[in-house]
Amino acid sequence: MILKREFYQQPTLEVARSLLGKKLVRQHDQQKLMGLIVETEAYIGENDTACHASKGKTQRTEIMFGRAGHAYVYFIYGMHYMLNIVTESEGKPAAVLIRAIQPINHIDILKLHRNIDNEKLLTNGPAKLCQAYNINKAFNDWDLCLGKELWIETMDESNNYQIQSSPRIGIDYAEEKDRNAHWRFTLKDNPFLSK
DNA sequence: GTGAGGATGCACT
DNA sequence: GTGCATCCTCACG
Repeated sequence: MILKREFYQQPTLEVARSLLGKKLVRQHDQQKLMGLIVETEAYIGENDTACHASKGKTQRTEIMFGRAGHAYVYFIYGMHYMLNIVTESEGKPAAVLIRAIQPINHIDILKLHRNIDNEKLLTNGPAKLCQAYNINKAFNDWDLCLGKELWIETMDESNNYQIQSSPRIGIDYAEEKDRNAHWRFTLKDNPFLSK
């Protein structure tokens, strides 16, 4: 089942947790590239100094102020894209960063996109999975609720996953309270988590 | 296996 | 001009 708008309108921490074990689907050419979401991070509101929107509404961050269920894709370090999903109500800037995925199918295509052969390293990082699934600036503001090109589904079988939380990665510039918040969520012991 | 450093371009001040 | 929600390579030994 394709996740609907109501799913993304929930509190961001709830969305970040619930996205674990869901399936990211990228319709690419004639193929459906699918991966299990195994790691996420929450970025919540103007008071979260790790959140881009804490600096206010700009051309770049206005997506986060918009409708839940849209993608917020930004370019960083001169070469990398990051995939986020906007959450909560319009006007409240918040999003969930997809940090890692476990490939489900078409490993050969992912390897081509990444130009490496080690399956463990294909999608175990936010920029890596964007490269593997060919997610770029074209998907900024894309509506994931349409079920076209890029969306998220529930898995057919029900699974019991154990979820862990920890501080977010790569936000040394943020205030201590935000650096310490356990807003990173992972599937325990999954081999495809980021470093 | 671990850590340092460079790549690289765009949004923002 | 500054700095970044990262990744890869190359040194170690």
